[in-house]
Amino acid sequence: MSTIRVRFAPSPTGGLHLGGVRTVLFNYLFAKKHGGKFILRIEDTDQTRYVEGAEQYIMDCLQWCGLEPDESPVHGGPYAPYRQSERKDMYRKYAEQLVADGHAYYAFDTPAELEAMREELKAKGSSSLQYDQTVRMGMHNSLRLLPEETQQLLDAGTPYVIRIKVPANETVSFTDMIRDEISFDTNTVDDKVLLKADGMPTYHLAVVVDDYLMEISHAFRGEEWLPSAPVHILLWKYLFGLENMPKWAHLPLILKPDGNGKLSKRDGDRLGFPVYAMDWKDPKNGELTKGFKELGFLPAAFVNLLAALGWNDGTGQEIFTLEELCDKFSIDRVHKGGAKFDFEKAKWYNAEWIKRTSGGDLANDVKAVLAAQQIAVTDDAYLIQVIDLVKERCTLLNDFATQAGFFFMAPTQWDMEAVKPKWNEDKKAFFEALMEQYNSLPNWDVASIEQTFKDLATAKNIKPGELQLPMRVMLVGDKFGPAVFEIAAMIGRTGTIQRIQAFMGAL
RNA sequence: GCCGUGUUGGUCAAGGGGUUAAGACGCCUCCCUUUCACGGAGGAAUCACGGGUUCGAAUCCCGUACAUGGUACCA
Repeated sequence: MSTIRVRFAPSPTGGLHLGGVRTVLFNYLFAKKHGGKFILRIEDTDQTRYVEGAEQYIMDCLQWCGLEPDESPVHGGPYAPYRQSERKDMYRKYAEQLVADGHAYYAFDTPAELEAMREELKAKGSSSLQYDQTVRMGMHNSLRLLPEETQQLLDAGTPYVIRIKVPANETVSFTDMIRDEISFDTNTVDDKVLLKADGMPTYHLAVVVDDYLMEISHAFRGEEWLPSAPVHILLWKYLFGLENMPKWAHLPLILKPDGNGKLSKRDGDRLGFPVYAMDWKDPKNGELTKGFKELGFLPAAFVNLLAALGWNDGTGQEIFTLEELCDKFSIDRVHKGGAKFDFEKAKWYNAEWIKRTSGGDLANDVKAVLAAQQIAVTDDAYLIQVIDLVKERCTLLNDFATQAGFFFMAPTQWDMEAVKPKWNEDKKAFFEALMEQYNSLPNWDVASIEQTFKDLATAKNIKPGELQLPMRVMLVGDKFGPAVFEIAAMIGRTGTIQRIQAFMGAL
C-alpha cells in the first residue's frame, strides 16, 4: 500500500471553528496512526471572503493544539505551493481538458440570466431550481451555441465560467469510510461551476486537482460536503481515474446545544461559550470571538473533548492524551450522526486535565493568570506548591485567579456576613490570644498551627469548628479554599498574623 | 419542494437478534469536610412511531415522522 497522505484545507475567511479543528484532529490522528503525512493546504480562492491574517491564525491554533502539519504553506514540502491562489494556473488546464473531452462546457450566462432561469423554473412549479441537464440546452453556453459562436464570444473576452456536464441517468456511488456505500442519481445533480469567471477554481475543481497532484490517499471532511461528492467522483472519473481517488470519510456535524442546526459562532456568543480554538478578532469589523485558549482551556483538554465528539474507543475510557488518541483512533468507530455540543462536559474535561497535570507543568499558565490580576510571582517553588494545593478545585485555568490569588495577596475585603452574626467578645479574645501564641510558636507547620488553635479553643471553651470559619474569612476573604491550617502554613507566620490583625481592625 | 444523511435517558454514548440496555456529563439524595471543591455510595431518566421477518427485535427489512446538511461564479 502506498503512503498515507491526508489533508485539511481551510478557507481563510475567519476563525477556526470547533468542527474545523476536529476535522484536523481526525486527519492528524489517522495520519499518525498509520505513519502517514498530514498536509495542510489553504483554500484562499474566495476573493470576496478572504480575511487578512486568518491563515496565520489557523496555523497558530494548530500549533496550540499540538496538531502541526507535516506540509503546509509555512512548513513547506515537496508539493508546494500549498496555497490555492498560488496554484491558480494548474486548474485551468484541467478545466479545459474536461471541455475538450466533452465533460464540461463554457457558460456565458449573466447573473441576470441565471436569476431569470430560476424565476421561470419557480413559476413552472419545477421541483428543482438547478442549472442542470433539464435546462442547460436553453441556456447561454457552448453546448447550445455553434462552435464558431462560442469561439467568437471567447475571442471577444466575454466573461464565462466552465461548468461540469453531468451525465443523465447514471448512478454515481462510492464507499465512505464511515458510512459505507452512498449513491446518487445523476439526474438530481447540477452542472456545478468548476472554474469561475475570475479564473479561480471552485472548491470542486480544486480539491480534485490538488488531491491528485499532492497524492492524497485519504480525505476527511465535514458531512456538509456529502451532497457535492458526486461531482467530485465524476471529476475523478473524467480526469484521473477512479482507482486513484482518495478514500473519503465524511465526519458528522457538531450541532448547537439547544434548538437545532449546525453550531455557529453566533451560538457561542448567545450561550456564553467559545466556538473557536483561540480568540479571533475580525479585522474587518474589529469584532472579537472568544476562544477556548483564552477562556482557560488546556490544549490537551481541548483536543480530548473534540475527539470525544463523534468518536470513542468502545471501552468507556474518557480521558486520552494525544498519543493515546493517535494509537487508538480508528475510523470505523467514528459516529455517523451529528452530536450536540455540551459546554458543561467540555469544562469537565478541562477540570480532569487540570487535576492530572502537575503543578510544575501548570506553572507558566497560572503565572499568566495571576499576572493578569497584578500578581507577580517571584518564587516558583512556592507557586507550584500552591497550584498542587488548589488545582482540584479549578475547572478553568482562570479559576486560579480566585483559588490561588489569596496565597500571594492578603484580602482587602471580607465576607462579613459569614462572620458578624456569630461574632462576640469571646471570639475576639480568642483571636487576640491566638496571634500571641502564633507569634511565639517554635515550628510553623500545619500540625503545630492546628494543635495550637485547637488547644486554645478548648482552653477558652469554644468549639474549634466555630472558629474555623472566621479564621478562613480572615485568611482568604471568603468561604472557599483548602483547609485553613494548610493555608496558614503556606502564607507563613507573619502573613497569617497580619491577616488576622487586618480583619480585626476592619471589623 | 427536491436530493443526501441520520435518529439509544436532558446531553455524549456502549451495545448490531436472547443483556437487570454499560459508562460519562448534568441533575437529586446521602457520606466525607463545621468552607468551597475533590472523592465515595445511591437515585430519577432512554431504544422516535407503525408495520413486517423471527420462537424471540433497541439490534434485520419496509414505510412514516422528525432532525440535519446541500440545493451559489462559498467553502
